[in-house]
Amino acid sequence: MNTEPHPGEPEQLAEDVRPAILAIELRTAIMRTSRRLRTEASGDLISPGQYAVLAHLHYGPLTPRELAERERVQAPSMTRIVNLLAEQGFVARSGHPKDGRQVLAAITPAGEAVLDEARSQRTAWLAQRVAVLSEEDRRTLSRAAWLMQELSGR
Amino acid sequence: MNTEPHPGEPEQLAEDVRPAILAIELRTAIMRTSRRLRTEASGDLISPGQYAVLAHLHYGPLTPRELAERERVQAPSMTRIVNLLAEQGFVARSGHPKDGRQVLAAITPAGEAVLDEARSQRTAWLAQRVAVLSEEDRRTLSRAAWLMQELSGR
DNA sequence: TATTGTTATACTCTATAACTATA
DNA sequence: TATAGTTATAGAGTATAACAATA
Repeated sequence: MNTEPHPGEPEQLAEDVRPAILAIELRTAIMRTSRRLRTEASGDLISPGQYAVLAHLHYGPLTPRELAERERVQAPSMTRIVNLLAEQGFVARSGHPKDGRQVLAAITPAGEAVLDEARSQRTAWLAQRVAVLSEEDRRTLSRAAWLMQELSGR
Repeated sequence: MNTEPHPGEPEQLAEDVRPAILAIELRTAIMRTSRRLRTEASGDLISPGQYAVLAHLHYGPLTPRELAERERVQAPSMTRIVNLLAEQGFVARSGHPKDGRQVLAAITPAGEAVLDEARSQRTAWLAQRVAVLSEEDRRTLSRAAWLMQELSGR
């Protein structure tokens, strides 16, 4: 066992950019922040999975398969998410015009409304904390957000 | 519904540091990356929850309550996690010397070993991706990791 | 009485396997 | 046969409520 005491507040050290070290720091920070975002800043309108699907459908109808691929879940999981959204009236299903096997899910006006509201709830917690940072720090986070999108494969 | 097409590859635009916009971008990037880290880079030795507990205990024994607070889960959830770790021989429970109600959980040598191995598994995926970035980008991520730790409240 | 920890139970989310309908 | 979608079922993880032991 380590003899160091439990670490308290993190200190701002000179950045260590060795990939192995950076990966540990970055992974820890991302997992910790994601949990705060999920548990404290998700609102109670719709689940994170439902939110992500509505956010995709905002740009136009998609099939369950396409949604499953974008969200990296299996098809039955997406069926369930779309079912929940359909029961609440936030998406409407329709048959694919060319391929009778396929289904198209589209966001409804009620879905757009709940997406707007959920986005506000989800953003408020983080926006408040980000607002007190310096503009330089905000630029760092903005650039980092882009880098993380790239890292996570797209 | 939006008339824009579904967005494809993200483009590197001038950073928008308005808190509300930055919060949306950052939240999206963090949630997406955290899911990749969880589903593809967690290894199969121990669950994320078990890993986090071992990482805490690396610095010394803690009570279940302290662990629950640090991990922001309820006490019964932590009982379950500690049970799983104890069954595998990765932590050992002992009575608190001063307070008979309390329990102290300590990491075992086997726990240290699995922690090491799990850390390697978890870090490898991210380290590989981070290694191909420029040093400037790695510095950005390092600084961002520190900022995210601060944002997420500690 | 209040606090620590556990047990009992239920809920959410996701997965795999099996099934139906269409291509 | 292969593909899209669904249904059935199971597993992991967490939560609340109730209980036991100690302060």
